[in-house]
Amino acid sequence: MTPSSQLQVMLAEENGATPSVRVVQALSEHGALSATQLARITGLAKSTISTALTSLRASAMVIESSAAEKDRGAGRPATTITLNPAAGTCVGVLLGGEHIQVIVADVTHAVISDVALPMKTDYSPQEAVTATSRLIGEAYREHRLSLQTMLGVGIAVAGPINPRDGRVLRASGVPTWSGVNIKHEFQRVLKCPVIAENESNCSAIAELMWGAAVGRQDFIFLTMDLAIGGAVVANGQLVSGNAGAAGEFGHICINPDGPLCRCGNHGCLELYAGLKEPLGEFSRQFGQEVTIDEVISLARGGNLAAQTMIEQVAHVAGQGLGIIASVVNPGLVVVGGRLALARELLLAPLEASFNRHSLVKRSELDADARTQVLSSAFSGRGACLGAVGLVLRAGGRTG
Amino acid sequence: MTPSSQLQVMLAEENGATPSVRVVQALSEHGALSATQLARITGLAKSTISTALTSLRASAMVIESSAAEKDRGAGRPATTITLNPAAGTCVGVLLGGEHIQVIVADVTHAVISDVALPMKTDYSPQEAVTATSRLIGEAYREHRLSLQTMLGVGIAVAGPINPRDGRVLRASGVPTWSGVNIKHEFQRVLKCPVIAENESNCSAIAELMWGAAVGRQDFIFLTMDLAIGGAVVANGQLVSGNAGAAGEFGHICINPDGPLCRCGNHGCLELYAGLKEPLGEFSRQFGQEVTIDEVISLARGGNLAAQTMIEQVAHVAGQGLGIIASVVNPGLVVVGGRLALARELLLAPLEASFNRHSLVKRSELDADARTQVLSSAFSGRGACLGAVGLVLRAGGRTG
DNA sequence: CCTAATTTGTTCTAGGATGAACTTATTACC
DNA sequence: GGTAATAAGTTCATCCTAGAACAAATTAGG
Repeated sequence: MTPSSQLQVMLAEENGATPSVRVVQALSEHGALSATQLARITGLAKSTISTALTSLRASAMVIESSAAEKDRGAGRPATTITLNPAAGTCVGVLLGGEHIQVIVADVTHAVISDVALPMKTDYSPQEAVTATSRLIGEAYREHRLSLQTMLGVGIAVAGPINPRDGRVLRASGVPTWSGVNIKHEFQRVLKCPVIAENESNCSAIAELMWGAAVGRQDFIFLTMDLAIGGAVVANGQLVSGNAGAAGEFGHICINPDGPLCRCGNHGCLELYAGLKEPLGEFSRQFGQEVTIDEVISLARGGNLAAQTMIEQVAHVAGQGLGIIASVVNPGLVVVGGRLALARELLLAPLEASFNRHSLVKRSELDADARTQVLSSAFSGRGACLGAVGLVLRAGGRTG
Repeated sequence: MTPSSQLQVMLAEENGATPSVRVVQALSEHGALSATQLARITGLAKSTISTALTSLRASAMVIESSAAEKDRGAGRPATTITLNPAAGTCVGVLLGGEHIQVIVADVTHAVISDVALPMKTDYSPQEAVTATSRLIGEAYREHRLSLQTMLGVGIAVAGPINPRDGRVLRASGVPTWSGVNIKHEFQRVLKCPVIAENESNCSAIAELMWGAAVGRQDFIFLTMDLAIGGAVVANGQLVSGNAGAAGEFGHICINPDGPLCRCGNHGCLELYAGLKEPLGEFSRQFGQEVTIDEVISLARGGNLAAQTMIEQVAHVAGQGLGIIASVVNPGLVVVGGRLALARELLLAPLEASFNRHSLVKRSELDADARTQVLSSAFSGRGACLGAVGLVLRAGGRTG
């Protein structure tokens, strides 16, 4: 059996919890591991790992890594195993508001190609399928890869997806997309396994697999950008909610008498913690259009107005985190979105405000019961990498 | 093997997912079932159920029920199986603010004894152990039960419990309890398996096993009483959070400039949706101390002030639900606490307000994507019944 | 009244996972 | 340098579960 066909079989399986799949997942998440480490991580018996590895070795899915580690301590040295980069390629697609991004990666999630195509606003699902298909074809041709190696395509979608039927929520922002089953639409043209998931959930998966949340069971992802969004992971699983609308942190109401939000309610968190308004205001005062990255640079350079702007959104976001923590009490908050690139400039005031608005104060908690706040490990392409992760994790919700 | 020893073995097992345990759980949750129904519910194969049942029958854990059902349709009639009420007894304990409640039930969760003992406020853990031990002893003696049949004791605790070490959160209301490991303290004296869990989580477990949330994977429990609390169930599992402080809905901040709450923050939901303040105010105007039950009766009888009071807390609680739904988007909200006894008087305005404060409006959703709101199925003793449920579910977090 | 259809429940076998025992490879120490 | 200690990885008997075939008990219909 060829490596790619083996993973394709694994992807196709209903029950994604076979030892081989779990070994592949663990390797994908941790890079290089020994058989013993694999046993500890997956919770399977050494013997089970052993048999799984012989089969995976036989089909060239994994290889023995040459990484000779520093062996401190006695005992037989471990042979490290890694995924075989030649085992196949995964595609991650981000259907953004005004562009489509396509990442091609090998099974070790090393990025082979990362391209983006600007789209006109409110592009239709049909246009998205065509554009994506073209981008994927071009990427494979440019890097002389065979489409035969493509194991699957993960798609990150801006709006909520109903976890039961896989369709975009009727009430999601863009009417042309409402009710569309992304998986079906893309699968028809791409002719390979497709997994669609909410954009923020993809970001969370990227953090969970390779980022700031590796090994964590309970954390939230918070997007801070022009808009505010997020995702919730509890007990090691994504919380999608009943209609796929969990993690919509931007639309937490923090002021019932506040201004009207695009969602139809009043005083949503996004209106105060999203950068759309403040950035517009800043641009007007500055005399020219300013991007988020530029604001961060200005703040770093000592510009008081820029610093104040970041501090203000951090303050409100911290209030939001306090509210979220009262509901799910996460052990970790990973902050993503373009504003996360401000690092400490954002995190310091954010954490301070979060602590002020927390039910249980940091000082009253044991170290391991405190909620950590970290920046995303990825700069801007977390969601699309997460879409790649969907393929590797596969067997999640494939409805 | 005697039935009780068998369940005790099952309780002691690390992995609580053996077919026998799952059959017992399913029977506990559904009452009487046929082997085929058990296979469907547990997801196990018919053959597995068959072998599990022969073993459970041999040890008298289950019996064949005489309930001859209406057989519509062809085919061999099913023999219904139920748990054997003589298989053992379970104890549920509620450590309340001013009383301790003890329920003794058989494995079918039929209540044999339900007693309560008033305690002075701020009673110590030691006093609690002594009182509980006495109450249990008395209950067993009174009903001529042998303590040998006692399979385990579940304990519902008012404050958050750290899921990692099982200790009461340092920052929980009462200082005498902070840091205490309830499981250990009680186990030392009671000499049988003890499982401790947060009170609201117990209520949620009761709803999940036998109440309004049977078969649900994603729901929240909302306590409406003098105080506001709750619990979160996502992907079929309780969400305890990092420090056990998930589901603290009462301390969601809905007004940063609001009055000081006992938790140290400002403008918590509890200050507006809890009945403590409004009830005191009502009592003053009414000229005498009024209980929650009396307010409900008055409202039913047409008393406008009582009705207004319920509508007002319902309005704010609906706002809180909107916030919670933005975070976890539950498929169901079960409302408990003494105010839940007002049923439609509370639910109608609560649902209306919830819908008004929801990101996604009911009308925009397919029927199955809407969030239902229901009253608790238990009148006031849900938490203590849930503690009984802890014993039956056992194998959850026994840390 | 007999046969086909239907559904329940049991038996048997094959495939997987586990834990114990064993082999292999290295360090530590006398 | 040799032996003990330590840790990694493999092999094998055992146990568990799923799926298929089979046996059992009932209804529908000619």
